[in-house]
Amino acid sequence: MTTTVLLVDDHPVVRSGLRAVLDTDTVHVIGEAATGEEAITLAAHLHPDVVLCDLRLGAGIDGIQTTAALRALDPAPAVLILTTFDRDAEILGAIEAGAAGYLLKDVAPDVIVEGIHRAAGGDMFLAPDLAGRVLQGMRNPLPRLTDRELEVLRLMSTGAANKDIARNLFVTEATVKSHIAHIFTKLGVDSRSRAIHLAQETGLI
Amino acid sequence: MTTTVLLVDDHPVVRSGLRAVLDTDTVHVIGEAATGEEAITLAAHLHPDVVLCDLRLGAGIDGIQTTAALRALDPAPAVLILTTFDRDAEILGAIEAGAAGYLLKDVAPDVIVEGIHRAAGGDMFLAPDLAGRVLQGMRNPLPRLTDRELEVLRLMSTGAANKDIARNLFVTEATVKSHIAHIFTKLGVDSRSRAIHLAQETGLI
DNA sequence: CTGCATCTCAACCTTTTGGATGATGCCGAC
DNA sequence: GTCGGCATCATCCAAAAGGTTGAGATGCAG
Repeated sequence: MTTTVLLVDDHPVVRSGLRAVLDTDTVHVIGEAATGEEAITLAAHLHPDVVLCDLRLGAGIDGIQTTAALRALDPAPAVLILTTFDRDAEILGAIEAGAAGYLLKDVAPDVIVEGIHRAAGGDMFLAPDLAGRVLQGMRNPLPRLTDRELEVLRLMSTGAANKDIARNLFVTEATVKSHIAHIFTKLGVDSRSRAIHLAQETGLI
Repeated sequence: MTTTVLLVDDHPVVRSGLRAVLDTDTVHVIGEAATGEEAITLAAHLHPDVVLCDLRLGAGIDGIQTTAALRALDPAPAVLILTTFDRDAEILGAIEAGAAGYLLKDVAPDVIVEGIHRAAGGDMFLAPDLAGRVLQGMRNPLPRLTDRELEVLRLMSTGAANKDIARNLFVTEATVKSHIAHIFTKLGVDSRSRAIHLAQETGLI
């Protein structure tokens, strides 16, 4: 029995590659989308068994939002994330959004095929080298930053000084320092550069 | 007349996609390599007209080093960089290393084909949206950091404090501060976070 | 030989950052 | 209605970072 697949990637070349590699007797590519929005429309019409989705989709909604929207369809396709990046927050985010699996783009084609079948069958499928990291990440979850704190963290990561951040958010420097103190405690660091580094490593920003 | 091409990319899927998209009556893909080392060996034997090369090649040498090595061959193939990233320092670096062009992976397939023919003909070929940036970058060249300064900058960007950097490099904190002061003047910034941000944006690190 | 760049270090001073503690007002959950 | 989380602000203090100046050692290129 063949599994129907919808490809979602903003790079035409990658879509062609996936189509060439996947379209076999057990997998049938029934559509391609370049954006998340397009993917949702197409999935609603084509009812693929599996959607193979990149996380980075250029402009527009990202892969995680796309995943959530796809999973809200009826019938909902299984969503398999295929991406170049392996940042913790994104993997966890994708899984929270209902993804059935997460693969890195440097895997061999047959691993992707296997993942597609597993996902179609209702299984979870994580690239082996990611599985451990994900469990680790679930045991040591990144502390939840509030929206405001994230905003401050993002400004901080552009090199803004407390004064700049304060001006930008229309608050006093004291407030900024208060937010930053909270961020540091939650992240377990004691300097802005470490916070920035950690946030970038884990995909927090 | 058909142009012969060697593909270099660490992702099997992308190689398949490129092959599917490029292999036409005017372009003939005569080989694929997953690493820079492999690319150099293959190019030396196959004598392709053009090498289409990703910048990020996983482990091993990167695209810029590969380009330099390829251009040292006799006969030297034209090297066309095809990558996802558009960081200034890398574009300039690739061109310095002798690349005939620089394309972003999200372009349409026929642009790639056009680029290949132009490169084979000895032309330079830059994605239109990059051309302006490159000229800009040549007019405002990033100041040259010394090796030591780069080393300090890299450590700084991991969140290391001056003390940590000093320990790591076996020098005193005074020396580190001296290097950092130089880095700041050269980059035109006045805080480590701004330096880090700038360095990351321009691909300096 | 003599600049020139680089790396190294030091002392001095100012500004920024970070830590501790606490207060206020708001809102939503129980 | 009260409790807890959040955002706001404040003060005080200590540590880190940044700016300035200068200086010794090295090594290379003209």
